[in-house]
Amino acid sequence: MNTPPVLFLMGPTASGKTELAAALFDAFDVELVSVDAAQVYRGMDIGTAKPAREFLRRYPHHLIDIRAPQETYSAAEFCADARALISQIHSRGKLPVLVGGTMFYFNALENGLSDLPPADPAARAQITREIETHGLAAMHARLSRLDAKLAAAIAPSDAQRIQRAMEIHRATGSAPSEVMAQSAATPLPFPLIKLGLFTADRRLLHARIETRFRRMLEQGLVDEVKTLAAGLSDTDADQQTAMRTVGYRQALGFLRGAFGYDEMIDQAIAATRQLAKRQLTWMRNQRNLVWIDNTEGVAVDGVCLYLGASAQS
RNA sequence: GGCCAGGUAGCUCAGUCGGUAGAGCAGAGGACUGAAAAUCCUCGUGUCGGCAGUUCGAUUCUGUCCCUGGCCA
Repeated sequence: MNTPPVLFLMGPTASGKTELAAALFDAFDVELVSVDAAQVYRGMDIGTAKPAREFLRRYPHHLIDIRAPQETYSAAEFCADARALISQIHSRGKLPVLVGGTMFYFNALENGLSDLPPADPAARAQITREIETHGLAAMHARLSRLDAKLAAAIAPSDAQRIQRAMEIHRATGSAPSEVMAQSAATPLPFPLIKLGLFTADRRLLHARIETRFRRMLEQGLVDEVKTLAAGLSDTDADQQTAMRTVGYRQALGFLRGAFGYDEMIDQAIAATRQLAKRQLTWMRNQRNLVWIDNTEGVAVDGVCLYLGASAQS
């Protein structure tokens, strides 16, 4: 009669999520599901801080290495995949632990997404061309005429959201906000336990980010990106999502001569800090998030005690 | 040691024909419905190198000292 729970384990990049997930795997009967938009890509290992192969053999994660770098993945695909996995894991009598740092995926999974048309590369290319000829302001003005409500919520400078709104309109023939209103999102029908890793002093996280990026360079990040770029056309590299990833984008810029080595390092570290900040903004908006300070390492015993207690009740 | 160019926000620099100053980057906060490690919004007081002089008033002009870089010895 009790609906089985789902555990969310979230945290900014470099906050120690993987270690805690492993500890939970050892302590409880769980399966791990990665919530990471970058680790879905095969061949993107060093720069995404993907756990090593041996580690993954011992601590298997669903939804890692499920896409080629030329391919796209999306929040909607993640929701479908994750919901299917949660059912399977529950049917095996285990606790699904969703661990990662892609907060938009967590949010989409918890609250659901409206039934909207998927991305359409041809439509996007067409809209991009129209923006290039007529300008972004004109496109935003056009959206205002089609959907005043949505246009008011999108900054006139936000090309990506304007494009998505126009894409929905082209596919449905209706105002996007109407389509959303008519297909209400369905929240995840399980009780959630939400753990959030953080460091009380942000400077510590910044230091960890810098150390980790320099270690990625030692491990051969630039070569990894060189190999990836060799397998992609320039169009792919510029337009597909994989190469927009923090670290990869800067390394690619370095390989193309856009800036020097030291500048790449500074930019990549800064981009990682900015990513962590955005992740923390999402986390502050979470309801019922249990914050776990990882300043001196995670108090794993305490977390297990807490989880044991909440499993009882 | 001499000459030249600099010393202005955490960094790179602009500027003030004398009325105490502003960009980019960094940083902080925020938004977020199929690209989300994406995309976008908001936020700028700092002995204008130190001291002295001129002036109603100096970051700005003058002198001097200190520091940095370059050239010459």
